[in-house]
Amino acid sequence: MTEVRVRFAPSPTGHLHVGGLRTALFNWLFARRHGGKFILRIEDTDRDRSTDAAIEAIVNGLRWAGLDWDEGPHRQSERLELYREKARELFERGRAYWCVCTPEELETRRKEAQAKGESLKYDGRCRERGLTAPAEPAALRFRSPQEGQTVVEDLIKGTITFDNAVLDDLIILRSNGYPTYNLSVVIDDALMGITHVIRGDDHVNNAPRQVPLFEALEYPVPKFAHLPMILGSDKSRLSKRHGATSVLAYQEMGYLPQALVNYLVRLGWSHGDQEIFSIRDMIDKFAFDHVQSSAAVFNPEKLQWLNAEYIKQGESRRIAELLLPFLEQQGYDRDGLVHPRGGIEAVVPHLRERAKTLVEMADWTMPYLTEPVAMDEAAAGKFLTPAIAPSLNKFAERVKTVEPFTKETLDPVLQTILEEDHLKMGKFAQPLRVALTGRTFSPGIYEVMELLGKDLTIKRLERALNHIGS
RNA sequence: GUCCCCAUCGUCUAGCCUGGCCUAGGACGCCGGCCUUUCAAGCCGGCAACACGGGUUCAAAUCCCGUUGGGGACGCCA
Repeated sequence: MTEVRVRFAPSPTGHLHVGGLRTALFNWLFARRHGGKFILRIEDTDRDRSTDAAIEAIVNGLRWAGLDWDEGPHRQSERLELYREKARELFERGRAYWCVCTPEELETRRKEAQAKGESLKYDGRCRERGLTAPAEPAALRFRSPQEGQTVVEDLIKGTITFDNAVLDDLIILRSNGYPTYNLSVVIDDALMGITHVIRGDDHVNNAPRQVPLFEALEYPVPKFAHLPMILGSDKSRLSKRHGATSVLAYQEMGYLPQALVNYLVRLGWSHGDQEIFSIRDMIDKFAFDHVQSSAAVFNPEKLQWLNAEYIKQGESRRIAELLLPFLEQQGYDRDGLVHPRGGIEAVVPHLRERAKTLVEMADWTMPYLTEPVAMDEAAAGKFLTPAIAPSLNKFAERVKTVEPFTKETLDPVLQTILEEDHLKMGKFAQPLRVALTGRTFSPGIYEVMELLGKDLTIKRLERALNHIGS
């Protein structure tokens, strides 16, 4: 059996979006599953729209997601001579012809056809003109077969049959000398030894156009697998108006790469009822027979749930590392003012159960890492009242002698105050919480105090008392 | 308009190929309860789907045909 070779071939015209990442992921999984090669190829034959920044964004996005490639990135713009040579070959063999219709003329004719409700395909008026060396700007068109059928055996959708009569004579070389997608993709897939073309559903109609090109060039035809589209909530193609579509945006919103990857792999693929997959799991279990053939709606809530799961399950140390940039973004200074007992890592276990994203988690972590802490005035108004001040004050005083400063030693002190002042835990814990963290929600109150340590606990209690007094 | 693809809870899906085990399972979300020092988490429970119509068959979510609906493509973009 020959080695599996697949590729992800994005055009560098913008950021890497979730649909692209999923295509890359499925290719990568298939390669890893079969011990094959995953190749990254940049399809930048449109020199007007391709940018280096976009290439960098794609590369960074894939790296962030943990997808590594075995070859590339190859850039088609560096292989232009190759495509021109092959195009020339097709012309010499009568499989291609020069077309002098201008883009404007073509556009006009398309509009007319549309208005009349006719087929939009090229009318073939240059097909039999036999132009050999046109003086005016000319594009080279592939002479597509017009009779019979082209059958594509798709690994996901099964047999797809097309009447060749609907095939366009597609342009393979632009009048500026640059190849078009359909030519370069066929040549590269063949020369790079691609065995399986795994790409989005939006390419199914390209398959019957490319198959004859493979054949005309005397290349073996690869196998095809067309992945279902990812749709927005209104079932139209996923776009910006449905919310974030770029991988970078999810990174910035505090999603773990593993969570996004896990979400994406389940969008169109399943393995029984399993929802959570380690990378190892995905590689071991991935197969096309359980790839869905219908489109899927992107569901941000489920992604968020998965993200929370990964935050909960992740190693504290790793979560702390991932969290750091988000903390810094919120003003935390590494050499900062407060050193929590045990560092960020010590705080992580107490917040990981609650956080849905790293952004949220960073925000909740701040009270343990910075001083002074921001006070939520609404919370202060509600809980830091003159009525509770005496109890708070009593607690602040008594806590000064507590040693060591742990739940076990703090609990009796607090319980005694509850008894003396006829308070329920709930009535006292909330004001205490607001005093210590500046907000109404936090980990358990004893955990909060342990995290802060005695000095900071007292300092914040005193500040809260001042706040009430003023 | 033409061509291609698709169709199970709101969403992701299992089941479909190899009809009966399906009074259709799981997950997210939603609703309710429990737990509780807050917010979460967790646990328990609930709502909720085989698009429609014909066939085939003793039997259809599963096979066939049609209808409807949705998506995609129709570029000197990829």
